[in-house]
Amino acid sequence: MGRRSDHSRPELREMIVAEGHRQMLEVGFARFSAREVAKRIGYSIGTIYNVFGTYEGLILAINGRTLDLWRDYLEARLAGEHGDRLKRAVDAYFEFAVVNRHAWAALYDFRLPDDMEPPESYARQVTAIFEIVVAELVAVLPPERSEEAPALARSLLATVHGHCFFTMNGTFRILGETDPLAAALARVREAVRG
Amino acid sequence: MGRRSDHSRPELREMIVAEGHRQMLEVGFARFSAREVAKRIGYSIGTIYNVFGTYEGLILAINGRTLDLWRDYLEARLAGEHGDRLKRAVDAYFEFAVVNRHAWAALYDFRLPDDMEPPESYARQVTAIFEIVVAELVAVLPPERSEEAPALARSLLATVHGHCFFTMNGTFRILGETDPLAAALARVREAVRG
DNA sequence: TTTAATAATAGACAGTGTATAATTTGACGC
DNA sequence: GCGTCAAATTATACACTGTCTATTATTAAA
Repeated sequence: MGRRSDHSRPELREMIVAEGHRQMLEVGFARFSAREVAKRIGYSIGTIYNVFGTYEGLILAINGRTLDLWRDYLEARLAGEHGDRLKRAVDAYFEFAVVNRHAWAALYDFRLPDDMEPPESYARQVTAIFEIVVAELVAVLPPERSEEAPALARSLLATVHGHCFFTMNGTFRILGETDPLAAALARVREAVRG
Repeated sequence: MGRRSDHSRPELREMIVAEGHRQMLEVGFARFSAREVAKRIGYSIGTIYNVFGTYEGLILAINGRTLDLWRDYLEARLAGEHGDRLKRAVDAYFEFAVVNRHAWAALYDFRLPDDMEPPESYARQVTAIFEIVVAELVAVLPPERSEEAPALARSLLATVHGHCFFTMNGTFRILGETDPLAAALARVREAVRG
């Protein structure tokens, strides 16, 4: 039908990502379908292909949206907390994964082909979450250990992620872990203690 | 063509899992195809469906094979090591993931539908790896902390997994981590120190 | 009003997992 | 050896998928 006057390109892109993210939340990565996204916003599959080029491009955009929401969620949950901010951060990490189960899982279910690397925008979105953790660690570490913060943030993100992942994918249920949040927090505290 | 005299049911199952695992190693979960497995062993797709019931059943069998090989690898790498066995264990965890990149990733790329749970055989295969870690921790913890070993093993498996996962999926490259193995080992040592 | 460029689509292609009906095969009793 | 019966295997159809190209519809510019 050609150009629709009320949908300039950036707005169309936004429509697709919004609907795609909604569908990722509902059905998850394995059952996600670009065609279904197109159908729901009243466009044909070809349009999505025109805008994002490939399936990978679409998924990266949707996962990027999830990362943005995650960062926002972490910031919101930390705002105004003056007590145990590290605990609050770990809690928020888990909470987001639980509430956004499928979209969160899609961040890790999707892997780029071996020869591709993620666009710079995606790297920035990951880094934004990382920076939040760095800031929290700087606030809690003694000044003479400030330069440890970035390396520690990377390691503790991985640590908390591992606990969250095993919670979400059922590994901890198999192994009989009943309080993964406490376990993750214990590892965080040890590392900060040094 | 009917029954083939040289392929009783268990042997056919083994053929399919072996070829499926080979293909998982080569192309990974996203490009894995049950039809291609059937073609390569000279059977039709229907046969695979008859033996495994569903796609999920086939993938679970293949991932179970990967878990068995992982356990064997860990045991082999620990055998005869009388020095720093914890370091050796963490090394072996990473090594297996690197060498069996795609098959290892498939363990986590694949998620059962929300309403299904893994068969007991799969749970046992996961537990077998867990038990290796428990034994190593018991050996290194003071006797009065022995009963901590299972909980600590769960948490440290998650910790090492998180570091390994971020290494394999590119997150650590984005964040500039250059020695994830050392970071993982540092977390392990802190936790053992208590 | 014609022209050029852009936006969007329709349709084809080669795949996929799933499912069922039909066929081939092997083993057993006679 | 022959016919029977059940098990093993396949052929085929279905409704999907992501990808891609040629075509059409629409808008803006000349």
